[in-house]
Amino acid sequence: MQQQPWTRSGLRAATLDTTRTLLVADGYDNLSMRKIARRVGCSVSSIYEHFASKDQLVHALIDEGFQRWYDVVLAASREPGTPLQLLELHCRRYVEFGVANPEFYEIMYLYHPKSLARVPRELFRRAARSMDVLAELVRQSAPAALANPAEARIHAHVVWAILHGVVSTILAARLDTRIDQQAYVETSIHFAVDSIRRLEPAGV
Amino acid sequence: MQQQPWTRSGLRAATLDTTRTLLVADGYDNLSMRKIARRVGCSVSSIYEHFASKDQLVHALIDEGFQRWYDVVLAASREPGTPLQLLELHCRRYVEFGVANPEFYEIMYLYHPKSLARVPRELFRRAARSMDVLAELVRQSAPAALANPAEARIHAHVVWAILHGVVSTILAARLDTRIDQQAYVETSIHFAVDSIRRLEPAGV
Amino acid sequence: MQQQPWTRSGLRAATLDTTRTLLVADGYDNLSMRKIARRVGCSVSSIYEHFASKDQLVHALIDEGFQRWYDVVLAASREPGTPLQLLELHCRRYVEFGVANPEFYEIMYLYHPKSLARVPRELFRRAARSMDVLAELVRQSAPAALANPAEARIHAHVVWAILHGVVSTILAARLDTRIDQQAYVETSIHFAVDSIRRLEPAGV
Amino acid sequence: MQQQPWTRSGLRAATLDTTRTLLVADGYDNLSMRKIARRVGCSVSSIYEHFASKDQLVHALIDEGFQRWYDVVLAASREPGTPLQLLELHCRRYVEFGVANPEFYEIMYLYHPKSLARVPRELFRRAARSMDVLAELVRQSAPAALANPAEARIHAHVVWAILHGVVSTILAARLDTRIDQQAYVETSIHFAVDSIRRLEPAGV
DNA sequence: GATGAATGAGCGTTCATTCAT
DNA sequence: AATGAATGAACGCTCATTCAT
Repeated sequence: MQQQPWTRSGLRAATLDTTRTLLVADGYDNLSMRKIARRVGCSVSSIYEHFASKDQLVHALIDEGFQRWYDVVLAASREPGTPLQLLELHCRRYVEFGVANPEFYEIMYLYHPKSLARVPRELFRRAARSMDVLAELVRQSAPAALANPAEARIHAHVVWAILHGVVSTILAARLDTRIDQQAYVETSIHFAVDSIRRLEPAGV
Repeated sequence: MQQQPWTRSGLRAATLDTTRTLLVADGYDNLSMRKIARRVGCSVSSIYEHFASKDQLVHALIDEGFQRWYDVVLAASREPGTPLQLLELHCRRYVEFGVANPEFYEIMYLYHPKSLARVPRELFRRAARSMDVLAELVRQSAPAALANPAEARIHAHVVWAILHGVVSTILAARLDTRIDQQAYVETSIHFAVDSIRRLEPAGV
Repeated sequence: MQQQPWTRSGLRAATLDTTRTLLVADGYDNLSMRKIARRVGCSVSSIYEHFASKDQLVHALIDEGFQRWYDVVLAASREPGTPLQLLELHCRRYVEFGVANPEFYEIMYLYHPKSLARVPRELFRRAARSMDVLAELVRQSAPAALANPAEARIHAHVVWAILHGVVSTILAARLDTRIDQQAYVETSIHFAVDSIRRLEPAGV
Repeated sequence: MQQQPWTRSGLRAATLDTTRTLLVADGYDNLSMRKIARRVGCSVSSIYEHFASKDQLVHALIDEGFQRWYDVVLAASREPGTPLQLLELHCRRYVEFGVANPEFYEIMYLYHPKSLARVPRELFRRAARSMDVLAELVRQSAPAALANPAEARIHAHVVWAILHGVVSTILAARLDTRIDQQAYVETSIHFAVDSIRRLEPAGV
């Protein structure tokens, strides 16, 4: 059906690529090993050579997603700017990443816990790293107000809730069609950052 | 399996109840007519006596969800208070409703239209009513700043994004365990309401 | 759905009518009690008041078919004309009947014995009556040649084979589209009658 | 149920064989993948390994049937003899084939296109080949009378109607028990051939 | 005479997975 | 490293029929 475009077990990579494509096209529930194999152009069993199960395949994808996101996060955190500016950049990158990688976002953040088999602890640790960066940015943006680490964590999570709400609304195609998506995103980010910024004087 | 706990075709109600339960337990993707029937304690075909298809059964549930939520919305909107106070009440009720009714929330807001079978137009109209109430509350809370209806709509949706982010984070059990859920919810609502409040130049 | 257009259990007749319609529309295999009931506008159980089973319902229809065909046969046999002319008339009426009543023809002559439950002996006796008339016509058309009754029966059956072949080809929509149906029918009938006519001199 | 009598995926062949058997025994309408699998002694899904769907399985059978029949036709057309003798041979072989292969005959000629799933165009082309041979034989048997091709086609189809009527009467077990089947077949063939022979004015 | 509710068997089909080669 | 063949369980759904009312 298809020229095998991989060498030296690039089949593993090809499988991941195809799975990603199918995820965004059909959704997780309609993902099947057969479909993947057909699309990749190999037998189902061949996929099982590289991934012990469908779950493990998806976990590999989730892992890749969190890794990619962490790379974006790190890159953003190294840009020049005040903490508040970096926070804003982080927010913007988050929404961009989610909208640009719906297949990753879906399995990383949107799926029902019961659909995905128990995700290995290790995976979530990698997810937590990115969250820690956000928390640190929030803390730095309003140091006086957020002396209490617990409080800082909460504020970071609220920021994340906004971003997650925005991305998932867009991905689920639930955004009112009369609304301009870009304005919606910008306003949301402004809300988030401004809320943190305004924490400062209150602390004084 | 189970003593038939219904009379006079309370089977319809029993089916809806069981479906709700299974939705929370296993998620929409893992919902099956057979599972429902087994749990209800009747035959599969009996369920088809009351619902023409799995889709129709789920739609009935979605409909009930939006109806219940609209009832809550209406009740809240009739309480005494300034627009800002009502907005805050609305936000609080939203989160409460979502957390208390995960099964409704899941099919109402979490699923991608692709997964759910074509939802009848009428159902979405009912969903839109509740959103309209929120939009109106937002508009009233900052009338000077939100003279432009398009802008008001955006702000309403941003408020909704926050609430949706909060609820879905909680439901997906993705909330950092070190975080106090109640503080998280309160902080989010404060963020949301405060953002609208600060829009009003008159408030300065 | 439908104004009940029957009185005094004209429901029986309505059921038979509807079944006939559905047979021609969807074929025997797609005939279901539910569909019939829905179309008639009554409950499934109501039909079971009048027919003990689906088989019995179909048998009633078969019976009606054979009765109608016998009526046609009798009428034709009373027309004036030579035996050969009457034979030709019989042939023509047969094809007309089959083409005009595909639903009857289908269950009377076309269905696989295993599809229909054991058809009661009595039914077939009625079918045989019509065949007897044809046999008698054949015998009268070539009395000298067909002194042997067994031989006469065979010739009658061959005539019937031609007619049945013609009707079933037409009903199964298997007739080459380039062929004019009327010419096809006329030629066939001519074949059949002529074959019998030519038996005569050979017997001399 | 049964000792697996196949090796190296003779399962495909076994499935086709069993399907043929079941077609004779129960008819097309009562054919089910489950029945086939049970009879073959394998799982249902194993059959789906070899045939993408029930339709495709039946189509494979239809194809085989037309192919076999065409082989018979070709062989017959190469025998020595006058056109009329070849025509008679063709007729005899047709009836023999139909009676000897009821399962093929059923799906090839007895079912209404409505019942059978959309049969691929290619299949029907193969069916047409055999009909063309008959038409040509008819034309050659009475060249003077059948100068007009349209007329020749009609006569060929009438011959076919006779044969089809004979075969389907026998297969449907509708033949009067007092009738000798062989005499019935011979008489029919005589009718058919004689009708064509008599068309030739040169014969007078 | 008529109905609503219920059922068990069956349908075609898809799936993740295993295993011998 | 890769494959073809096989499987059992599950899916959504339809059916003829029964039975209490």
